[in-house]
Amino acid sequence: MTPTLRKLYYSGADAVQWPSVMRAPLAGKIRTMTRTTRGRRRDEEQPEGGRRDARKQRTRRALLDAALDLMQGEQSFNSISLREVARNAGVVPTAFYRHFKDMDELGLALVEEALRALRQMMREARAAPLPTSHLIRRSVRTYLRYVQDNERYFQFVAKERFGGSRGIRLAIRQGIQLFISELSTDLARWPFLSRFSTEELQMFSTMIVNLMINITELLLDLPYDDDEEVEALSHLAEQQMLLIFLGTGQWIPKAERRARKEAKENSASNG
Amino acid sequence: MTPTLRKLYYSGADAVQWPSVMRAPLAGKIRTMTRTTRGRRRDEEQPEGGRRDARKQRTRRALLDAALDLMQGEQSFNSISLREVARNAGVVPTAFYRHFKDMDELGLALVEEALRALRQMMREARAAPLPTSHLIRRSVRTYLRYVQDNERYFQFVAKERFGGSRGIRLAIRQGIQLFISELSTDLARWPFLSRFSTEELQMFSTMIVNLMINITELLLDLPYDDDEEVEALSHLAEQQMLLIFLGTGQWIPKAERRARKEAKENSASNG
DNA sequence: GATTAAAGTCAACACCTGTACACAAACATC
DNA sequence: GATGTTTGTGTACAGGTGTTGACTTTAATC
Repeated sequence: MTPTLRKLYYSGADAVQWPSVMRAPLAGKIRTMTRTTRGRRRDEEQPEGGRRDARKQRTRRALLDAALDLMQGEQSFNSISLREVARNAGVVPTAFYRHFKDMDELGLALVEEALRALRQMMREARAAPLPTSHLIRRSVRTYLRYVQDNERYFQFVAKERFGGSRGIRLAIRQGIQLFISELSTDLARWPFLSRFSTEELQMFSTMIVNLMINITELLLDLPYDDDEEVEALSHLAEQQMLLIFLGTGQWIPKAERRARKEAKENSASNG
Repeated sequence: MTPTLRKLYYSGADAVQWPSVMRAPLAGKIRTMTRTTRGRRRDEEQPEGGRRDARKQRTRRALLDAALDLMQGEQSFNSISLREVARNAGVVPTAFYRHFKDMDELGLALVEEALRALRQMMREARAAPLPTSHLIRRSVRTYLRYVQDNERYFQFVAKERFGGSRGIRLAIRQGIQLFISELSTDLARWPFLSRFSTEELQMFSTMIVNLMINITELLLDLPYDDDEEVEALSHLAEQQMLLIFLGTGQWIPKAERRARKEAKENSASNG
């Protein structure tokens, strides 16, 4: 193991900003622009809605929650019915249409919520840089904790990432891609990785994110919150991430590789 | 980069047996024991069925194919109906019950078929060891080719890995686990990796398989078979796999790590 | 060739689905 | 306080769903 990397892992490096990932409650409230039909647009300085809006937001939330709850079991999103959602939200089916024109629209709203939560988590992590010891260990655990706390959303995303409609799949993929990009710019500030091109950093980030996604999905499928199992998963994730960092330590940047090759050819023709 | 690993990647190593993955048509025919009600069990030396069995197998296959076809679009498995499957198979709904008691049973049959195909692929790959040059490159491409050729099955597995019922999910996970184990015993014969414990090898295999699964799922979601895109995906997979191997090159086996630690402590107390 | 079992058809059932429409209540605005 | 809009309710319809039981056809078995 490279000494620098060993130090990084066992004793920490300073001011690294990635996946520290503070615990944060879900964003929750969504501000939906109330469409007033006759251009009588609501004044923007008004502090967001009277009792009517409140009511609307409440049942909108109830619908979203109902959908999430229904997906906790065996069902996938497009196997749950509009009526089921309405019933579970304590509302008559036709009321659904006051909020979403489609089940698909509700699905997209859920994706947006879930991704918004993730992004916020990232942002907070970036704002409050890390205690520097046991960096990977802490990051992984805090993240998994977060997953457990927002299980329903992650469950939804996991199920719909490939099972959902094209629109939903694209939205999720886009969100993940954004996640990767942000991680990649963070990694760029890392001394060990500064020599790599953005392309290469992007690849590293992709691997790390994929790794965490895999772990996340395993976590979600644990029968009950078995602390021992969670511990094992954390450990696995740490190991895998370490392996990737070890790999980057040995990775020769593309530019350098080309340079070496040319040097070799020159020495060959000259010697 | 370790010289040995560079050699491995660019010029190949001999007699390595993993993911060479020959192209093979899907197993297809399934031998379903015909249940004769009155203990009049069919003689086993009879060479597998007369015209009646043939007919039965044909419509059984039609049902399975119908289900696969229906899942090519937006639908997930538990959003397609028994009637839909029957209709698509050119059969009246009640005929379905002559073959499966449930949609769930049909689902499990599909999982089994898909995994059987994968296993066969592995077996063939092991039987005919590889041309040794450009090992990773060839392996990845042959595999992705295979995925494209059996797209429907992979599509199904990808969608149901987390979206499906508990039984289906478990079956898939079990299959993947088996895949990982086999890869891990293959890796053990690899000179560079022989020093690692089975646990560690298992972890490496897990990462490699997960990587390939990720790539597979990306491949399946390409809008049309765009060769350029496929090429890009192949390249990505190769890079990622190389990175992992580079990581293993730097990984210090657990046993050794402990030994070093003790040595250090001894020298500290003695000096 | 008669008998028997299997594979597939047909009609019917009770239920659930998405959506359209007319209506009642709650609230915001003038 | 009258007016108009929004949010939610009730009813209804046409169509899809899983499963039933009694039936025909087909092919194995004696």
